[in-house]
Amino acid sequence: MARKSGSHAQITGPKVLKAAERLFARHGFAAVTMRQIAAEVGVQAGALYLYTPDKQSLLADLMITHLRELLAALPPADPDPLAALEGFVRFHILHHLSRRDAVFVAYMELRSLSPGNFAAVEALRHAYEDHLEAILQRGMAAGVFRPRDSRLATLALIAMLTGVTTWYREGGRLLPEAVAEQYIALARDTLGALPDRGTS
Amino acid sequence: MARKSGSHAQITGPKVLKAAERLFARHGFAAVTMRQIAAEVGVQAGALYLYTPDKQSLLADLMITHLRELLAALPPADPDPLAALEGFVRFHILHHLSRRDAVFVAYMELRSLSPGNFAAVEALRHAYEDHLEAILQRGMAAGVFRPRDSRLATLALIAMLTGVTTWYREGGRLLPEAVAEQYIALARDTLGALPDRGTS
DNA sequence: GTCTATACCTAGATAGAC
DNA sequence: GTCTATCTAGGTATAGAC
Repeated sequence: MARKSGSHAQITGPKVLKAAERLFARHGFAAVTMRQIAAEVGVQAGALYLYTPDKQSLLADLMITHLRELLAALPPADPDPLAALEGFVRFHILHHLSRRDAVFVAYMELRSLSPGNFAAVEALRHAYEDHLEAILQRGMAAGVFRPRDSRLATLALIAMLTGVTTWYREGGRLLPEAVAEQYIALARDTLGALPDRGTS
Repeated sequence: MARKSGSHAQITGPKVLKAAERLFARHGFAAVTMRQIAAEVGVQAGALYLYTPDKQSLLADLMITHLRELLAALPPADPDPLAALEGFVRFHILHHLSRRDAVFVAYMELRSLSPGNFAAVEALRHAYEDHLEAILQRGMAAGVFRPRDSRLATLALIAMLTGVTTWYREGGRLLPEAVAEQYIALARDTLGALPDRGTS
């Protein structure tokens, strides 16, 4: 049989990435085959190689693109540490709930990256963590947050927030914005934020 | 050539599980081959099937055994909510630092489980979460912890604590017991624990 | 109890027709 | 740009010698 229809380069390329993201998130990079991705896109396996040199590049592209977008979408930190924390937490939660597949892949498939790609991804993750740590350090210096090991607190907070992806289900009892509010209250207390004791 | 030496069933069995745990933690279940496991143990691939019916059972055995041990080792909850929280956090951190490979596999390879094995593992994880949630609920009822959505707070805390596995390196600046103390302080504050404001 | 040998299958990736 | 067909490598799991 000839090809199903004409040329679709402009449309097929993004579809390949989307399909790979979905499948990698659900089954893991190593467990997904190029044929599965192709089936999801609606082409034959060989055709995928028009859009990626190999499977590894597909993964690296997904992760690096996602992390770049994450960094670019990060809201500028408010001068007020409490407001900055709130802005960061809301952003993190809403982003993680709206881009679940990409987030999941970015966290779970670090070990599937080649060394070179791993280094690139780690640098981007590091930049993201540094953004939050700077907020924490300013808050601690200002006496708004309880003095702490800022690195450990940063990593603890990010782990706490990212955990939302493991339990949140669409259509559950909480809307994303409500989830964000809950995590904002938790984060504020975790840092021992000073004003508003008991009102959050 | 004949076999290298005599019979080693008693020793080879555990070695297979240990090797699988190590390799699954480092590379992921799907990425690890039976030949790799066999090489790590020092036997040929075929010999593994004396100790496991298949690769999937190897994974399920590792996860279920680990989670059973985790539950069995859980310290009984102190009647005092703050002491109970402290005991839980210390236990969780020290356990997660001392059994890193098993913990990592248990968290990362849920999606590699067959449906039946997944259900068994989920039940065990659920029991563990329930243990912490009960502590939180008692503390909230007693007015020691700030009123919260106890389920969300439970999952947030566990995510925060479990995150230690992503950054802790042996030989780093903090000993495990010091890490546990830091997380105890964070957990106490996350729950808005009432006494001792400012002294932790 | 472990080995060697191998059956059988599916993987990633490429070549050439259309 | 996509297909079909195919190469080569390596996967899980089994059979039978020792």
